[in-house]
Order: sequence, then C-alpha cells, then structure tokens
Amino acid sequence: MQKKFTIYDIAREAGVSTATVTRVARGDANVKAATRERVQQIIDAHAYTPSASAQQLERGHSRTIAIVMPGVVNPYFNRIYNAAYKEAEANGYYAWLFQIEENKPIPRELVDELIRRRMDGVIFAGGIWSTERSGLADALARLKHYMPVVTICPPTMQMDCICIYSDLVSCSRLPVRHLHALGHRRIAFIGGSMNLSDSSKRGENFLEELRALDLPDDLAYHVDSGYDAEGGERAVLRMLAGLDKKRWPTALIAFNDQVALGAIKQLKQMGLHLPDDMAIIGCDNQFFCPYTDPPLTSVDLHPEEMTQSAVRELLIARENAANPFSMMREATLIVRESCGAKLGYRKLTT
Amino acid sequence: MQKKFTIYDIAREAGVSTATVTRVARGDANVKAATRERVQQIIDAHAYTPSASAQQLERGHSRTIAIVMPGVVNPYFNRIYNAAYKEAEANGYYAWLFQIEENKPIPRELVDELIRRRMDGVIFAGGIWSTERSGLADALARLKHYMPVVTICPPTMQMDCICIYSDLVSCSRLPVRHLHALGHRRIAFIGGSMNLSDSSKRGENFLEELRALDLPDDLAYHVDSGYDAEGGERAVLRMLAGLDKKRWPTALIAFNDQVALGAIKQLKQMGLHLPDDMAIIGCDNQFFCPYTDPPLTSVDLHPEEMTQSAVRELLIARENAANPFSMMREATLIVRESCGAKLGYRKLTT
DNA sequence: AACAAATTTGTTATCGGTAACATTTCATCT
DNA sequence: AGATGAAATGTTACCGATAACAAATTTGTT
Repeated sequence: MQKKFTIYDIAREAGVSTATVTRVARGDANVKAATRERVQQIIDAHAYTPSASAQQLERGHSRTIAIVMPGVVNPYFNRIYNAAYKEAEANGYYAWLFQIEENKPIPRELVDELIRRRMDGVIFAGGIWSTERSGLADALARLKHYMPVVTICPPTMQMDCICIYSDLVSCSRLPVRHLHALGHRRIAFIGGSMNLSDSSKRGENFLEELRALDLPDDLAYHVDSGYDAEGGERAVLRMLAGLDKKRWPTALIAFNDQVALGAIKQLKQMGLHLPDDMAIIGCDNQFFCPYTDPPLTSVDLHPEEMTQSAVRELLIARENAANPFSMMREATLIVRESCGAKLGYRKLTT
Repeated sequence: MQKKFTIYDIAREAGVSTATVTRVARGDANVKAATRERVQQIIDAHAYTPSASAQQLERGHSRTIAIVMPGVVNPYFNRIYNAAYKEAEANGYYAWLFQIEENKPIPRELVDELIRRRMDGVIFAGGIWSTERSGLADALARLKHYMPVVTICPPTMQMDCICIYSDLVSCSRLPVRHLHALGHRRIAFIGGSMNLSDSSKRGENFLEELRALDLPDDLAYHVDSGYDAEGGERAVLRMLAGLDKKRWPTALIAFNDQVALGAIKQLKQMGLHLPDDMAIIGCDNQFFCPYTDPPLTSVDLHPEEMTQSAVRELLIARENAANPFSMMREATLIVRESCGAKLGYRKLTT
C-alpha cells in the first residue's frame, strides 16, 4: 500500500503553504491563476485527495446519512434503501445502510457507532411489527441529541421525531372495499401477528373495515403467516384445513406480495382455480406482481415517495431544527387480475 | 443538536489527563481500579463515544469495507450485498455499499471518495456485461495503490487482483445438458447481448455447449433481452414471431430468473403450456423460483459463498499482501418442474 | 528509612486539513 | 515616489484521539 500524499507533501513540492493548497483543492477564488495552475498540476500528478477523516474532524460532520432497517432482502425495504440512496446522492450526500434484526432491540453499539461516525442524520424504517419491541424510542431519544432523525413507520408510540408513514387504514380499506364491490363477503386476512402483544395494526384495521361493511369478522378468517412465501403457503393450509368447505372465504388479503405468492401456490395445489374460486390481493406491488398467474392485484404503499420526503426533511432539519411532525401517505390499489376485475390498470384511491 | 463530549471534557471533569481517559475507554489494563471506575462513571454519565474521524485520522484506517455494485434491486446483487455485510460484521468491520451504473464507466469521484474515506478494502461485483466498458481496470489500478481490492466477476481482463467468480461454463453447461438429457434438441437462449462488442460470455458458452452436443446453434435461437421480466416478454415475442412454428425451440434458457418470469408470462399468453410445449430454465435461483407456475428450474451461482470468500480474502490481503489469484465457484442446477423433470429437488453438478 | 522496581499518570507531538487572521505582494492613483 | 487598498499568500491554533515517552506515585526490599 502506497503512502498517501498529504496536503503537506503537495505544499512542499509546490513551494506554497498548505493554505494555498487547500484553496486550490477546494476551488477558492483568491488564488493567482499561475499559482493555481502549478498547484493543481501537482495535485493531479499525485492524485491527491484530501483525507475525509481530517475534514470531518475539522468540520464536525460527514456528509453521510445513515439508514437503519432490517436489511434489503425484503423488496419493500429494498425500495426504501434505493430511494434513500438516490435522494441522498442528489443532494450531495452519501447514504449508508446499517442493518438491524427484526423484533430485536436496536443494539446500543449501533447507536454509538452512528454518533461516533458523525452521521448527519438517520432514517429509521420498519414495519409496525418492529417498532414496539425494538426499543426504538430509547435509541431515538439518545440519537436525537446528536443528529436529526426521521422514521418511516407508523407512529405507534411517542417517538417525537419527524415521522413519515403509510396510511394503514387505506391499506386495509382499499382491498376490502375492492373485494366487497366485486361481491365478496367472506374475506380473510393472512399475515400479521394477531396474538402478539404488539398486535398488528394491519390486522385490526382489516377487522374494522369488515365490520364497517357488515361483513363477517370471523377470527377463523385471520391467520398468522410469516412475511415470506413459505409462510403464505402454511397459512393457507392452516386456515382452510380448519374450516368447513362451505365456510371457506372467497377472497384473501395477504400481508405482502411474498405471502400472496405462497398462498397462490398452495391454493392451486389444493385444486382451486384463481381468481374464480378465490380472489387474492397482495401488498407492496412488487416487481413480480404482473408475472404471477393470475397477475396479482396489490396495494402500493409508495415507499419511494415516502423515502424521498424522509431524506429531504432530514436534510432540512439539519439546517433549522423544526418541530417534529408526521406525514401520512395514502396507499393505492393496483388492480390486476387476481380478483377477477380484469379492468387493466384501474387505480382506486380510498 | 447537543455539543458532543470530547475526551477533554471527560478528562477535565474526572480530574485526569486525556491519556487516562483513553486508557479507560479502550480498556487498557494499566489503570488503578479506583481511577478506572471514576472515569468510567463520567464516560457513562455523558454517554461519551470517541469520535471516529479523530481515531481514523490517527490510525489511518476506518474498519470499513466498500462494496461497489450496480445497486441491490437485482436479487443477485442483493444477495451479494447481504452476504458481504454479514461477513464484514462477523469480522468487526462495517460494509458500505456504493452504487454504480451498469454499463457506465466507474466515476472518478467514486474512486476518490473511497480513498478519501480511507476504506480498508473494496469489493467490486458485476456481471460480465459490466466489466469491460466500465473502465474497471483503470479504477482498480488507482485503488490498488491504497487498499486491497477483490472482484466478484468473471476475470475477462487484466484486472490483476484477487478475483472470485462463477464458473460460466458450468452455468451454460448444466442447463443445456439437463435439457438435452430430457430429449430437447432445439434449445434457445434469451438474454445477453450477442451484438455488443463486449459480447456476452454466457451467450458464447451457450453456443459452445450446443455444438458440443451436436445441437443446432441457430442464431435465431439467441435473442437479446434486458435483464428484467419485461425484457423476457419482449424477447420471447420477438424470437417466436420470427420463426416458423415448426422451427420453434422446445426449450428456453433465460439469462436470469426475472427474464424467465417474463418469458413464462408471454409463452402462456401465446397459449403454450409449460413445461409440455416449452421447457424453461432460469438463473440465480431467486426466492420466487419455487412459486412460479410451473416452479422454475434454475442455476444457482452461489453468490453468498463467493462473497464470503471475497470478504475473507480482502481482510487477509490487508494483513499480508499476497499475490493476486483467481478462484472459480461451480454453479449448481436446482431442478424443479419447469422442464418436466419432476424429480423433486435433484441437483446436478457439471 | 532509603532505595530500586513496578505501577500509575501526565505531557506532548502527531494524524491531515481548515479557517481566522496576519503578512506580503502588487497594481492604482495622486 | 509614496500612499492606498486590493489581491495573494503565509502562519498558526484547532478539530479529537492516540501513543511514545517522561514524570510521579506506589510498592517492596533490606
């Protein structure tokens, strides 16, 4: 590994002071053209790049924002990450992803690390299921002393920071109403975690929507699944096995598209024909939705737009700390053919 | 934003020198128990965390490795990223993803940034299609002066660094042989970019495999597609439209699983029945493969394993710079039902 | 008690760059 | 020519932590 050139090396070789080198390197105007050229040449010749740590140390910030999320495997988080990276880049910042584990408390060391590294801001993103047990509130409380924080998740608690989140009411309402309008009465929900103390908001909302339309809110129509396709398979199997065929639901709302994917497979394996025997709606409008068979109707939570706002608000908050506020983004139903509504691409909004 | 506590603040308050504070903070043994306790208490009380920039400046490194890739949307890269993050973490490092654009030269500023930030190593990952036009060689040449570099991509050029890559021969051979064994003779390849100067190695290998088995290597059986599902749809349409029905291939090998996904949709739309009328094989063994209809046989390139090795070699190279070497990982065929071989989960290796 | 040895603690230069301030250079004007 | 002010350049303290080295304190020994 070659020793890096420092500003002193350049200064010595150019026969100027380090101040002049800085001026040239940073494009300051107050340098004679001849000097500038000479210094620049030496900078180029040695490919000198000022050390970020030295700059950070002096300036106290890093032009970097952190994104703290449970990884990018889940396409929903993948989209959030991507949008954050792009928006940060567009504003001259770098985005850095730090992974946390779902359902586990946010490690103290991670919070320390973010402070240590002088992050210019943090975005937390998570599903409802991950905000309550995660000790998010504690982590935020500490972080907020040092940097602006924006969360992308339902504000189920006193987070007291800027919070941008999906409207989980419309997220339940849209699919339920859509199915209701198509004549369905027995509608089931696959996913969430009804039995956990941090019971899924999604599940509750779903039941409320059913009641509002006088539809049966039978508990048998609500089974847990994980958040992946395999969970969807198991959930369908479990639900239908426990029900007399006459009481089978005619429509399924899945927690997300992966769960729907598994459900579809299981339903087909049981000999059902989709969408005639069973309608199904997913969530997240993932890339594969148009390619399932039948193409999957899905709720789009618009993670990209929310993330874009999140990054922007974060950067604004750096400038002039405003009071925390919340912002809710309505969901959109992307209608495909998995409910029998072969209307092409009609969008419903609430 | 609250002013951060520095080592001087702690030292003053504890009535000791900064050296002692450092000793306590870093767990140095040579401190009297009483002193240690008193200092530690003050450290805890103020939640003092040493500034990473100051440490980096002094130490000259950052305990961070960079991963440079075209994003994490593509599940293949997603898996690489994930594996890298995990492996780095397991070794006490942080991983930081920097995105580059496919088919564009690696920006000079990015390389500078990696040097500036004193990355402890870089991993480059890309498909064959991205290594040649990217100016990777130039970027590597510059970076190699400053930090160890490992690439995860086929060594098509004189990269002269540690290079871990998938065996693209087995990647073509496995599906071709599998289909041949099932009696297929007219086998087509969807994807790659036959016409570009950096013609896809995958395409070439595919043709070679066909010839080796005396199968027709008709150019009509090789059409470009993008790298996504939509490209797959278009590719199938274009290929079949240009062929007399009698000359239609009986099997398709797709560049990746997304392309296969699109192809499946298009084939079904044309009234074909899978796998009877057309067998299809994807690549990357993505999470949705078991859930397509029929479940998609796919080639697994084992990105996780390759990445794990990449990170390890990177960290070893930091210690004692070894000579560059290459390491090839064989692919594996994951047999599902999209070729009619309903054998459950038989694996073929070369 | 006196001294050596071991332990604990403090002093200070350093990492690389920045910016406020001081100084020098140079052109302009009377 | 000498004064004036603007432009160019240099000097230096500082950002926060570290480690080599020096100094002080404690402990042990006779």
